[in-house]
Amino acid sequence: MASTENIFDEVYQVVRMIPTGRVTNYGAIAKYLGTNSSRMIGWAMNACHGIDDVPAHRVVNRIGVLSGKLHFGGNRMQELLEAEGVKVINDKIVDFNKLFWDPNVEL
DNA sequence: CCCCTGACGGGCG
DNA sequence: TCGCCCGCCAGGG
Repeated sequence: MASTENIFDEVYQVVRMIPTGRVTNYGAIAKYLGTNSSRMIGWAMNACHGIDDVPAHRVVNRIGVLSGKLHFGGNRMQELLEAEGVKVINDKIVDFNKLFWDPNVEL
């Protein structure tokens, strides 16, 4: 505890709170956790494989592009988002500014 | 111990 | 608005 694993848990905790059909970016989560390193968020997400409770497909980069879709395998990430009502065109979320969920504001 | 990489973001021209 | 560069934190070679 009180180690890097704490970061993973905090990231997963926030991601789990993302409402269905909503998305957020790495920077918002990083800021919410009190860090300036958005890379660490992506790094933590890389370790979320195997954890079904973490809807990592709802986490994209600042421009709404499914940057982590390659880690899901094929268009798995896009299908998961579309299944929730999120339209994705060319690996990019449509109306990202509207679907954006900021933990610093909503939480 | 040094260098590179990574599911990123923000600032500057 | 687009492109380039730097900063951030940790792990691996």
